[in-house]
Amino acid sequence: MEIIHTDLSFEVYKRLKTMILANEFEPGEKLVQEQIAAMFGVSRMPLHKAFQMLENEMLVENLPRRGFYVTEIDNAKLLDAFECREALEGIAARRTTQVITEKELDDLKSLFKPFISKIKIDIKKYIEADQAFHNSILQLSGNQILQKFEVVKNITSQTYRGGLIRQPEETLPEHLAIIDAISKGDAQLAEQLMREHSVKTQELIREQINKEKT
Amino acid sequence: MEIIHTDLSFEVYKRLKTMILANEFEPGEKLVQEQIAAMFGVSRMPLHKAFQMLENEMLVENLPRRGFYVTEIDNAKLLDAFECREALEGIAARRTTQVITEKELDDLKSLFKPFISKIKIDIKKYIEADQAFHNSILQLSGNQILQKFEVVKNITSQTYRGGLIRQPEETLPEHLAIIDAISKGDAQLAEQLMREHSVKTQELIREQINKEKT
DNA sequence: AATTTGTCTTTTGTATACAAAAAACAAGAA
DNA sequence: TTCTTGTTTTTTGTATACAAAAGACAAATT
Repeated sequence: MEIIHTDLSFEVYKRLKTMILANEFEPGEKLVQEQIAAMFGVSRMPLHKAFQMLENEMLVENLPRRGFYVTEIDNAKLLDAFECREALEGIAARRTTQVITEKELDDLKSLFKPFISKIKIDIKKYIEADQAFHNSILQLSGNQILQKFEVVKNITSQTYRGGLIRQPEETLPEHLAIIDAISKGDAQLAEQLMREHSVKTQELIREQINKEKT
Repeated sequence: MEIIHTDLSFEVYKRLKTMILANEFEPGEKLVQEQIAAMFGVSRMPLHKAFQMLENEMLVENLPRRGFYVTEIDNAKLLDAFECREALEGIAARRTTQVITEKELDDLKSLFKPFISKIKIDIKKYIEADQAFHNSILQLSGNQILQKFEVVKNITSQTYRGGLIRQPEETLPEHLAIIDAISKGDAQLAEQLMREHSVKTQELIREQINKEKT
């Protein structure tokens, strides 16, 4: 019965991360250390540590001697992150195919079961399943270094704010096809399908960006 | 004429990184904050910040309340890093092909010019060119997020310690083929060749690992 | 001799203080 | 009115102090 105790700095990090991802700060907003520290009732040391963790995840940026700012995500950075995600999720799918257990495969399959053959899909729940699916692939791959790329997830998750970029009618079959390739043990196909899945999202984002420009 | 001034913590980070990459600490060695701080004549705050930067790059690990340790890189982690590198350098090569200028292309080509048609290649210089090539592709791609993945470089560079895994006679033609694909503007081919280049290295590392096991 | 408990020392996490740099504001000059 | 200079205030970077936790060592128990 182990007692779990975390550092104060980690608690601060989690709180700030939640607030940032919930848009409680404006993009580009300056996070004044003294103010945030006073707000949380802590000294600047654990806060500074938390800021560094968030900086590592690209949720904040540090300008030396000028402070920390909430990261502004422009379209270029968003596309960069999706491009990286395409590559990394591709190899994650490939590796997962090679190492997955029966149990893990069943869990993966169950993620989208509630949505199959449904006339109307609950978008909120589908988003959860979508995220759980992508997170699972990364975890199941067992690649230790991949776990470092929280930054890619942070940036690409910004796109959920406006709801889904592509509708479940479009992405669900793709998810299922990826799972099918994994089920068949076809690592190359799993990688290819996972990447195509990401490429289509990128293309749609690019279209939306071009539309906003005109 | 801008005056460049960096924080003390950044200087500490650079020094420690150099020392770690030069093997001045043992893998798994504990880096006692009070001792290192005294050694550098600084207080623990900038040192702690430097440690966090190094932790982000996976050069050190932090066990909460127990201190920082030099990262031990086992074979699994090494292969994980190469796998990620394969994916990321693949898309970097693809993007670079799409955005590279004539000037940049010439610079890239000049990297390996000193080694073409040479009977005997200076290994030390070839390693430098090899590293410069891979770094250039990442930089030239312009992908902002890719610049965050110093961690992959840190871990895979460990393999240079025993000299080159694969000899120039083998890798030079591969490098040149990648540059040729970039020159021709064939992004898909550039990505494919770059990935195959990495896959071959991974396979050789796996063989060496299996040999050590017997 | 091996294990457990208690005590002391060292290290880490956090708070506070101080110095340096940046930002904001006011006053003076053009 | 705008720009420049000087002063004050605020913020950030770093050093120091203190508390909590971990590690090392010694003594007691089995």
